[in-house]
Amino acid sequence: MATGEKSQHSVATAFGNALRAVRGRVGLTQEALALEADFDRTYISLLERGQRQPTLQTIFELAAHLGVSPEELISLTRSYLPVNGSTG
Amino acid sequence: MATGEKSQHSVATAFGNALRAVRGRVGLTQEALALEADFDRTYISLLERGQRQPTLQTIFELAAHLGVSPEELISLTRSYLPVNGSTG
DNA sequence: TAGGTTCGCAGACTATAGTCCGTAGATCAA
DNA sequence: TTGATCTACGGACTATAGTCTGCGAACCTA
Repeated sequence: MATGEKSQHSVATAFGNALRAVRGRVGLTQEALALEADFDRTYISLLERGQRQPTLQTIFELAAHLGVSPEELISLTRSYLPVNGSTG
Repeated sequence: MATGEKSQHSVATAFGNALRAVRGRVGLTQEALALEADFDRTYISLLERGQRQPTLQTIFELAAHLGVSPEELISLTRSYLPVNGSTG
């Protein structure tokens, strides 16, 4: 997308919150999730802190290994968005 | 994720199908969608042909400008997946 | 103290998302 | 034909997703 548009990365932040919440619920450590879903340990950390934007494939992988549907992950992400229903 | 795991990029392909379907339903050209959602014209083409993997932010942007929820876009994407309910 | 576990974080890297510019094929209307 | 519209597609680029290594803080237990 064009340069300098988004406030920051509120979508990434919201996703991070959602990911952390689900991971906690399931009872996995960042490292355990990373191992299972075949990601780097630090990448899960980056995601949860909203410092990385997952791709579609990544979303599907994470959701699968957390035992939730991608839609659920997205829906939870939206619930964490400052302005609900939009991009943020 | 680790190297050489996924069959190809069936998730991207499925998303491309979903995107094209919704865009057609809404009656937008690739270029019109690109302009509205602030993406490059050719990028929409790449997405629809499954040659690019959208990020979370991109998914939210596209959904918003197509008048559907991100969950709907994901759900439709899953319906296009070869093996439904998994990563593919 | 000491050792295990979980996580934050930084720097440097490779892979890929997303842009920009141009060309060409297909379709439709005049 | 010509011209307009829509899309596929190429190369080359910049921005960022995702990896790897390693250190340190916080917390627990002994």
